[in-house]
Amino acid sequence: MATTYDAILVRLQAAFDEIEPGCDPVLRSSDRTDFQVNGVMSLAKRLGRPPREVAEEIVERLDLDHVADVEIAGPGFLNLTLRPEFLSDQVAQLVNDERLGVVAATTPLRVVVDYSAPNVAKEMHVGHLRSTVIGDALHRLYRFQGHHVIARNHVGDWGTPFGMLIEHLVDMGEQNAIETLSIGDLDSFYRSARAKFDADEAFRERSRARVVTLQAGDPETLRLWRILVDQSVAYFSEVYGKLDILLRPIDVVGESFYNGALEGVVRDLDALGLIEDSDGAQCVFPPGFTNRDGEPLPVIVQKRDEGFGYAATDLAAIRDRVDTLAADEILYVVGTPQAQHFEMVFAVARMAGWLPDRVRCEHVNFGNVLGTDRKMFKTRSGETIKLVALLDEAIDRADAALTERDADLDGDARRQLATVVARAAIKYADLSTERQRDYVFDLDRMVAFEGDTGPYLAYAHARVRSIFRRLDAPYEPTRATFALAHPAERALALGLLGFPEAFSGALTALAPHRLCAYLFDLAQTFTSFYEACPVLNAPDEIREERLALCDLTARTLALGLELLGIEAPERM
RNA sequence: GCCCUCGUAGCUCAGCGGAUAGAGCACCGGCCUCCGAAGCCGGGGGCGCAGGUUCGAUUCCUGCCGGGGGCACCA
Repeated sequence: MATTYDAILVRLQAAFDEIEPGCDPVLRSSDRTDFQVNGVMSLAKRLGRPPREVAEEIVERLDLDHVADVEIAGPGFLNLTLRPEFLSDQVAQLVNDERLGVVAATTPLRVVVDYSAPNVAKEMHVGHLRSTVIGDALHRLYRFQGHHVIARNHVGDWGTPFGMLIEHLVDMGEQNAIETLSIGDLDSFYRSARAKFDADEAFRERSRARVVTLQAGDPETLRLWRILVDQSVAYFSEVYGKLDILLRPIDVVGESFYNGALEGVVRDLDALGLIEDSDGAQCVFPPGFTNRDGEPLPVIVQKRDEGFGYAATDLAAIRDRVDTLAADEILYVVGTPQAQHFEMVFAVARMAGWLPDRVRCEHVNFGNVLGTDRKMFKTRSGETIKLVALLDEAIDRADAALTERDADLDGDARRQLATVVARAAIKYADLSTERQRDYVFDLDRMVAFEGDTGPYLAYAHARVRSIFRRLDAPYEPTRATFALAHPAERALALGLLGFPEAFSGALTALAPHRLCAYLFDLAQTFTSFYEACPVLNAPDEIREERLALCDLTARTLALGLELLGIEAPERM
């Protein structure tokens, strides 16, 4: 089905095209009526004619019979009020549409979403939260649009720290180390390795030597390294499971994966004449980047000591994603501080011809997580906060809140529900603010069941679903006409019809918060309807109609939340 | 110093060049013999400052003030 918005836009466009082809009507939803058209004024300006005169001309050419009533308002706005028969028809189409109006992509794209990226042998902490949650939402949005998503978890599994980590593993004994790591105690493992490295010269020497054997591909060293990686990935999977994140072990393609391609990166850049030697380092200087002294800023592909920097790895990854994975789009869900790095790496990849113009490559950046003191979110003692600790804390609070509200829930079911609510709370709080801004992590606020929160939305859904449990027979949506006589019914219908635009708005702008805002608005529109319009006690004809609206609301909330990675329980 | 970002109500945030700048929290006032009050209805309060472009600027541009980030071998 064509979305309501599109159906109107097509007709508007036809009328505008007759006056000036390609002119954007600027159709927007309106707070004073259903839709407003803002494009007349700028068109009139270009034509050098009075706006209202142009508006009249457009209205004459506009075919909105049985779709909307048009009124010229103010300096030249067109206010559109949808006709009841059109609304009825549109809602009826929604009833039979599992996708709730979202049209699947006609040409599926191959989209690489690079997100989460924790470090091997290191705890996942709040710093990984946003990448993980935002990346997962984008993953789901693209997937639902019908694209082929290739998730990539670019874990930090290589580099100098691994000499130290492997030596520590040797010291502990493999079994002992595996036990420590398998219970997820990555922090203490890393910390003790670090402590030894800082304190013990002999250990330092061994660590340095171990890095060399690791890079040389010594089988025994690689075996030990593999233990660290496997244990860590198993642990990450647990955390993802706890957070309900789509990433699987198979999506883990860490830095080490590209080791074999790094020399080729340098060689090929050199062959293209892009490499310059600068203080012994092999660099590319993409135009337009300067350092603090106004000198050209390099992308260091190979360091003076012949090691490879992460720029080399990122370039190798781009080549792999374009050439092997045949990506049409590559998204890096990584924090804003990396902005310049990615700009420069993308620039080099474009210069080298590795990243053709047809491939959209974007740094999906995001702001920091702050504490309520507006500083980087840390514990009081200044340590980073473990992701699992954060989630557990949220679960405890949700559990307490549920206990207070519903004493009937038994322990296990309540704990299970608390987990769902906690995930909803944390994810929604993260996703509902504009991605690029810093946001304040306030557990009290996000776990609250009141206001613009995940739990509120989950509750709104559960509340709608509760209506259907009171029915004698399973509900079958069959409704074909909608009178929408009550203003609250009409408002709800209009809200439901807005889902496809909210979805595509969130997707094209890579802005999950737009979908959040839509869902919250819909939930409020529903509860207003629910207060004003009895459903089960209404006369048959109206009751059927209202039940259909309730069903659509529940489906929209559930689908919208699912696309954000949030589960909507049947009851709570 | 250069570059990038952000500055909207007491607090946390929306606002895609359009009409009277919206929510949530907090605060005040109403609403449960009736489908889940985790709710609904109503109220007070705001675009950092100064210019510019435009028929129209919270939105685009410039400068200033204030916060955050980046600026060569860690990733």
